[in-house]
Amino acid sequence: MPAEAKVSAKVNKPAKVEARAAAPVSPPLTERQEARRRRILHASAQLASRGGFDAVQMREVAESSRVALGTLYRYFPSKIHLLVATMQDQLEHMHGTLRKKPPQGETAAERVAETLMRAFRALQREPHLADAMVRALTFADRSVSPEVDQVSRQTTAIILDAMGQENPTPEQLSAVRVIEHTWHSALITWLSGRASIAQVKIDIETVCRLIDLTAPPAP
Amino acid sequence: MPAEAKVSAKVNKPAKVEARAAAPVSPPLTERQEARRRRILHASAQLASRGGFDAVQMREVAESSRVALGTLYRYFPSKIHLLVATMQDQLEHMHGTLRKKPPQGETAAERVAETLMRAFRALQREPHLADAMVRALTFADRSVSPEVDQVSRQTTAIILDAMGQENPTPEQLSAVRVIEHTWHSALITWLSGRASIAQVKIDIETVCRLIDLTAPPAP
DNA sequence: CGCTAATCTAGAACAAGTTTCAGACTTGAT
DNA sequence: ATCAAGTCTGAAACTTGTTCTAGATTAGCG
Repeated sequence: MPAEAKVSAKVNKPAKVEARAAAPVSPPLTERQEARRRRILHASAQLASRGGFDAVQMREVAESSRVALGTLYRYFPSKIHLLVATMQDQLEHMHGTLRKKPPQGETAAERVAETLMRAFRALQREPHLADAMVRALTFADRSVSPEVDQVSRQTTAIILDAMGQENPTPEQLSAVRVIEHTWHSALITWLSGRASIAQVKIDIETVCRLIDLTAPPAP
Repeated sequence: MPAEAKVSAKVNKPAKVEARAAAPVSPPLTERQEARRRRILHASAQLASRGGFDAVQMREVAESSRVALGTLYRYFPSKIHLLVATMQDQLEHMHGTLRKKPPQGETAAERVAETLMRAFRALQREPHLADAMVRALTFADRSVSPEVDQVSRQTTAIILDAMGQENPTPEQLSAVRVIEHTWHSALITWLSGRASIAQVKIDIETVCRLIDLTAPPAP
């Protein structure tokens, strides 16, 4: 029968490729495959931390992670897939870190803003990495939808955590969506040098008001 | 002396190139140059209307607009510059069109939402073109900042128009910024098939509430 | 007109993402 | 232990954005 479990399937007609994503089960990976996957993600993050999006060159990632180019493409069917997966990976870390010290704010809006600013400060420490991940995320086309969705869910979870809201109302979920939109877009304007850190802060605080606007349901 | 006026200057050390933008004066173009520029933008929009971002191939744009590849790059120093310029062009049309029939809503929030939904419907008619323009816009790096900023200003103008607000307060300007963020990001999620049209509508309406939240200054 | 600097053209060349292929290697089942 | 199916490797090829070059053209000035 098969050897190492199938990692992904490729389509051959259109232009792009279908993908298989991150940790979420699907085809269980062998130990060596898991190790390869880790090496690749590590190399990706490392290269990104230097020169950002452009510095993540597939040939270099392959070399750094001691894997053939073809193998790299079997694990991640495009550079965008790779960087989005890298982002998933980093987001998990981040969520874990954020969980440890919950925000102090009085209102939900304050807590969410505080959490996002904390995340933002983390990104500031690795601006090139942030650049690579965010650019990939917004440049992703339909073929990467599942992975991008996963990132979105993770982000939503972080925000809901900060709200401390067990059963958010539909209205609140809308507010959270808008907050995510603002978060991504504000990051982009910052990364491309069109907005200052202070401006990002203001934008985040502004949008977070929407949370208080959508009154919490009486407990 | 010079022949046709200089179109743009290039830097040669770093990676990217410096750009010169759209209509805004700077180096006055001769008639033939203006014609070339128009042909290029037209070809760009036409190719984009077919297959979106990927279909805008520089060689094809050059051929379609009957201009040498080198000349194309003299006018638009990168594919991103070209598509952002295309967006500026389309936005001007759009603003003109929108101006003609001002929105009917009672509140400023309603009018802004109505205007954005009208713009959104226009984009739906050319989803591929929208894809190319929006992807370029969010993928643009620092070298395109001036052009992207110009697009942003144009968008802001459209929103302020819809608000019918002569002297917006700083708070309202913040709200407008957040609305723009949401607008861009919502467009992206729609274009990449991760959100429905209905969802975009909800997001826009949700964020527009921020306008009413930031009370207008007593006249 | 004739000059000169700048622009335009055609085409080759280069860079990085992606695909392809033949052969060596692993894996799990028999 | 053997084998069939699936993986990995190394290298070449292909695609498309970008750069470079040599020569033909054009614009404005004296």
